[in-house]
Amino acid sequence: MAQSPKSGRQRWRRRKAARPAEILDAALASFVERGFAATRLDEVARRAGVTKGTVYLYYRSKQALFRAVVEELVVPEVARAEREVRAFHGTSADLLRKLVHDWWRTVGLSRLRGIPKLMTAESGNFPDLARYFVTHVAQRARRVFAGVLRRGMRDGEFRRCNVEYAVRVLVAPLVFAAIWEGSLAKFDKPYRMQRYLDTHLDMFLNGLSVVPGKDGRR
Amino acid sequence: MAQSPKSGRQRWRRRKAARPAEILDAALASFVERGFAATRLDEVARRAGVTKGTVYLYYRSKQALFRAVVEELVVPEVARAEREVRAFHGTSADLLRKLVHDWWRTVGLSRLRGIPKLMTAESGNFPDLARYFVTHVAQRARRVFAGVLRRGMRDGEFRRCNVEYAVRVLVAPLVFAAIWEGSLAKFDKPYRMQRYLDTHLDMFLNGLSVVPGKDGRR
DNA sequence: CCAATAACTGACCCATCGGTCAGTAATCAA
DNA sequence: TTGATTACTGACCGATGGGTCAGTTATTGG
Repeated sequence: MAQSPKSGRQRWRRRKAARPAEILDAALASFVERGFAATRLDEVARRAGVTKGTVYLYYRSKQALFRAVVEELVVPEVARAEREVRAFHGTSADLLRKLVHDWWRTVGLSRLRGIPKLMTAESGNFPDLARYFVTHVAQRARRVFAGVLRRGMRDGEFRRCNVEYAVRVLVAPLVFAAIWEGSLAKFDKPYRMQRYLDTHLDMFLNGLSVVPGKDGRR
Repeated sequence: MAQSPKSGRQRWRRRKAARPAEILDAALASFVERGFAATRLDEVARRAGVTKGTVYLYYRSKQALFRAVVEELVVPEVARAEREVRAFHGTSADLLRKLVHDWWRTVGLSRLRGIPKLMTAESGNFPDLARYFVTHVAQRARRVFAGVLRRGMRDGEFRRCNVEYAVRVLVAPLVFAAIWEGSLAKFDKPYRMQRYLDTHLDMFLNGLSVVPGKDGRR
């Protein structure tokens, strides 16, 4: 990122190709940490190892930077999840377990953790971006989980229920965990995420199982 | 709130007693809508039917106003929930159902709906207030639900499990629903909250149910 | 080595907004 | 009615930070 201004060394380099990604990373980190309004573009620039002027060479405005973060960093991750599901062979319960844990690994433990918090927090100020996020990320991600639920019902592995609502109940604790971890968790009693996810999966699969008390494995 | 400046009428009234509550209501609405940083004190004042100067007669700073919102409007609601639980007689499952639906009525459908979103969004900028919220609201609210779970286990109504984690899984979809409704829901496919809550309760209580023969802990 | 090019800098502009306070007018006691 | 009190107003200030651009310096092609 930033280069140390050693004596006699050049003060900066031309790195046209690398700048956009570095600026996006810096912006994501700042937005997640402080929120959009409270983020200073000077800070984004500093994090990216450039000055504010350079940020404006690549993005027209602070808002354009926000949109680019979502389009370039978040949407691709959904596409990845869709591919993973298509490639999976096994029971639907196992697929659901894998999906939940993968989700936590690629969202909960990555720089993307703060995205749900950021999007819910700023939805009032940026309705266009919010709408884009709902259709291109939230609904698309729910569809991935819904597909697994339908698969399980078709195979007689899960009992029949309204997928529309079940998927919301399934996803809510995941998204909430991401929001919590990126915000208030540091002031709360620590807890183990794996166990939280397993408890949720346990309850949920139990609730979905054809015979209560038997969730298909174990 | 605001009085229309009809011709010849007086321009404003002295209403010392009513001002603080009206200002708090206005601040809550604005904070929830725009976030703390993006909220203009002129707007809060306008909503409360006063001018900015008056806000500063009752609250020392924007941040003090934020803290007052939490202390005066949110914390009392938790105390109310605690009383309700103590007064209840019936099965633990019924108590849980009542608690969940009551929670939605008094939080999800009220002006307090936006509080979880607000607190998670601003936790990075106001660590002191965040800590206060976690200990005086979040943990205390979880304790209410945890009490019901323990009650059910003691009576043999629920199977034994780790309350610490079960309560988190129980509460997450509720809090998330509040966040979602106050933010991105307006861009999403509409759905019926009652059915969402019932689906969650159904899954959760099913997961907690004592199953003949398979009653053990894990 | 020397232009020519353009990536990058950083000082600057100015609208915005938190916060202040001298003045004004509603209220009340006498 | 009138003077004293004080709740309230609104013009103002200073700091902040998004956005601009003339100038600087790394890079490249000849």
